[in-house]
Amino acid sequence: MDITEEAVAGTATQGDLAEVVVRASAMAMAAAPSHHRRPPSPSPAAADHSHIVSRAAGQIMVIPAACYDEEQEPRPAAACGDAVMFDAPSSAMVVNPYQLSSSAATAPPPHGGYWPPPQQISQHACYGLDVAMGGAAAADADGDEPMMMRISPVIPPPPSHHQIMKSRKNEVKKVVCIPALPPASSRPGGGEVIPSDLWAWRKYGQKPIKGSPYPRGYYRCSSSKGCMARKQVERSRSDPNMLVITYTAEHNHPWPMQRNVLAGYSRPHTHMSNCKKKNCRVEPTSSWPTSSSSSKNANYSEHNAVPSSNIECQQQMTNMMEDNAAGYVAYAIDTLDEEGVAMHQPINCNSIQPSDEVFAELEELEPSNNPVNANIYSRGVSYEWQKF
DNA sequence: CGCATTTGACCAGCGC
DNA sequence: GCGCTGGTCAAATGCG
Repeated sequence: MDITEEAVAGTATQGDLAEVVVRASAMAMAAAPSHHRRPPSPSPAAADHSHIVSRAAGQIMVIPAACYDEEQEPRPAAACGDAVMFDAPSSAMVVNPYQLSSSAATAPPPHGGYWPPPQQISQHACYGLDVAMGGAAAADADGDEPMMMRISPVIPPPPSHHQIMKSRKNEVKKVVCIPALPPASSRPGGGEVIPSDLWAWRKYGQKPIKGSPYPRGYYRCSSSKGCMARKQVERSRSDPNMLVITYTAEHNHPWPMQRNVLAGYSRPHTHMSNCKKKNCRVEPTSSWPTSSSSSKNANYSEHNAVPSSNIECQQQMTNMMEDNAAGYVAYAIDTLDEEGVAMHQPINCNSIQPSDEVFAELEELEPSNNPVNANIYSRGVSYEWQKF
């Protein structure tokens, strides 16, 4: 049984999603004809990406970015033989009114959700943060509204715990796979380093995942009270070099652009600019399975960076990011159009690059003494967007 | 003191 | 109904 069959036949639980995504991405990349591949470029705009989009309920389709031409003309997914479809455990949909040409592009933020201004959208989107909720709502009951315009349900008032649990099944998720530093076991302290996405995340839990040697960290947005945005961070069980971040729900507040907001959006970041302690970290960390599980020992010092024994791996990671721009974005939706084909066409966020100011902020917050982090935090990561 | 992470407990969904 | 699993809560603890 090859990977495709295995993935399709397997019942993808959420715990499997990470692996499915990684595998799918890898397969799609490998399957892409070489002439479709663009040469590595320091510019995110020229980076190669894989798009993982769903085509049917409960499935994820991986479409190499190469399946789209340079003008980003939508090409029927079926026309691309490189597409690989997998079972998907959850539904996901991404909407960005600012990048839609329809009248809805000027629509107000979805149900109290927040759409940042266009310039922020690029950064916002490229970091993979626009997540709409309500997979069930993703299907227009009347069928007279473009699916890509299905937007999030009301955020406030906060649902009860029961409601949260109940709606979890219908929750729309977005999965982003990014290269990660070597597994914690290879570093002293075992802390995880995940790239910043400029939102403030507070870790509220960590669970070992069945079948995975790596635990899953649970984060919620701490920028604003009542913000339902959450993310889950875990390493791919099959490729520890890949970090799988699953975003759930959406932010209901502006993107924290003010310096004072950024300065306080998480402790590790504040450490970065003035790190004097041995425990300073670059990002909220998780204590992946190591000999120690205490917070004291789980801390990982950015200043220690990666041990010299991992320099090779650093270089590998850097190369990987340069080649792939670290961007694999998975979307899934629950429903199909009339012909049973999910509508999707690419939105190229590369056309709206994050401003230099943003990068300046990032680089100031995330010193580039670590070349890997420098790439992750600033230029190295870019995502193209799928519009359904 | 405020805010962060850690971690065990708890709860709901799901499969058998 | 029971057990497993994933997701969340909240107390304990650490750090600036």
